[in-house]
Amino acid sequence: MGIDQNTPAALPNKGETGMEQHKVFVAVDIALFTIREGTFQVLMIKRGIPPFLDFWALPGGLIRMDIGPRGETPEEAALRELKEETGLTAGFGHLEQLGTYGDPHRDPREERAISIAYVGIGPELSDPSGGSDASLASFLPVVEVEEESIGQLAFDHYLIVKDAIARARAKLEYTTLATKFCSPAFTISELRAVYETIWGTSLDPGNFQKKVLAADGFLEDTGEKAESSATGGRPAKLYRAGAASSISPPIRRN
Amino acid sequence: MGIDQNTPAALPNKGETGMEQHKVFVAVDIALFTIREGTFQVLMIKRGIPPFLDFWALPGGLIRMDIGPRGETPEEAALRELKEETGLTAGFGHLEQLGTYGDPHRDPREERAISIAYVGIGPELSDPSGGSDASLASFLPVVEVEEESIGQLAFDHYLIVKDAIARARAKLEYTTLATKFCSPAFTISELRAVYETIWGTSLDPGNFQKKVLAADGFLEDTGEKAESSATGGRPAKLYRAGAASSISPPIRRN
DNA sequence: TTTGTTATTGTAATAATTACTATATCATAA
DNA sequence: TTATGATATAGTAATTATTACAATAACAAA
Repeated sequence: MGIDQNTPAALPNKGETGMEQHKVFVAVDIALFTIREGTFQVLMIKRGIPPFLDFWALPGGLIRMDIGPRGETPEEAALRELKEETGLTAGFGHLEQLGTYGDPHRDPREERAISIAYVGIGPELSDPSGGSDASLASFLPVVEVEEESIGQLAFDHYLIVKDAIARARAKLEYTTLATKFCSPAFTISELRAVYETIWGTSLDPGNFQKKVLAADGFLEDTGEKAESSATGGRPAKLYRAGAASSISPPIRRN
Repeated sequence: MGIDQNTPAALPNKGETGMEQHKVFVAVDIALFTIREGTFQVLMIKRGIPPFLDFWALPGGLIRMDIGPRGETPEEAALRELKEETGLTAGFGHLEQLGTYGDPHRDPREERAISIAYVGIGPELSDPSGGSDASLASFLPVVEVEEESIGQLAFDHYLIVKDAIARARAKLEYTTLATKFCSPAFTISELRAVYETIWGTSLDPGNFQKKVLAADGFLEDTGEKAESSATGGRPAKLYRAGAASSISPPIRRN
């Protein structure tokens, strides 16, 4: 909406008073998920500055207004902060807005600050490294983060990361999100492992196979086969993600 | 996110320079849906001030920082602006965040402004009236708004309202949202009419009945019966909304 | 009492899902 | 070369869910 729908007239120029009282800090945060070592993990940093010094937090920071003629987009800010704080860059397949967190007390400092949160998803990613304002960056198992008491995470990041986890789990059912956790070519078993790992359930291999193959646009046959594993067994066909973004009927959680 | 995750140290005090360059205007907008005269409608205002003077827009405005010790929440701002611009207050059953729109060019004025958009839903509401900054407030049929060319709506409100419509349509399937369009006690036919109106489809009455009654927590029998209608027929039982917020299996769109 | 109308229940045909079995295809060990 | 073990993939019968449609219930009004 517009700046002045609740003000008598047009906006005064930048730097003048009056309207400045309406401005707030706008940050972005990103919950980047992947599967590592067979477990569902989320990227977090250990804060190197106050407030919440040494607390775990999601990567993020303020949107910059000095990039481009009118500042950067929130998505650009999320990717920039991710890179600055963890060293991770692109190479992941999905970024979507989760929601905006605007409680007036979410930041203990004097100034009001809201945050636009994002969910990112990628296949096994390179190792993160600490960066600006972060003494450490690391993938943490989601189950451990969920068990944390709320006070162990900076700001309202416990709330954000819980929402992000719920979003990821829910979207597996009715979208092709699971393929974003996989490398460009993957087997149906690998895809099933994504579901099983994130949901914490086990799925019938035969029925799963039929379901995902029946879902139009979910998988595309590459014509290749996976190398046979060390443990033996018939080599699986390799697929790539198809064009569909939603699947019906959904893959259900048993 | 914290204010300073991308800055060297703690935040300077209010009014000092340096950090001010990061602040932006934060607005809220609300797409309030209802069913009137058998059609799916959305509340819009005609702008009484530039920019986009005389364009249709969603009700909304800037978050105020001078309400309460730390300013109002985004939800509070949405309800306040709704009341100021349209006269409508409470009496509607559902408010949820849609998403935040932050394109640097979404507002043509010099200052950067983002908007947190909300979706509201209510049963047939009292008539809106124009208010501050709005020369007119009116419920418009959703099908007409969808047909508008993008340039007929202020700012990026065409984009927002399209997302809001899609959200409402999608959530009918797997949530109990439809009951929010109904008065406190309603018949299954009224509920079915909500689906049919919003989806623009027709549903089998018998099968619909069985589905919604089978969905645990969707409907609660009041023990009452509706008055028999002018057109005759067996009087329907009256239900109220149950405690469930999601339904499975979903109600499908045929 | 009959007719019209809508609500609600019932039912048979069809479709989808599940649990389970069978077969295919590979590596490796006998 | 031939078993054996392992995993992928295909098949199948029982079950369950869904659909299309018919039947009945409950009212108003002619």
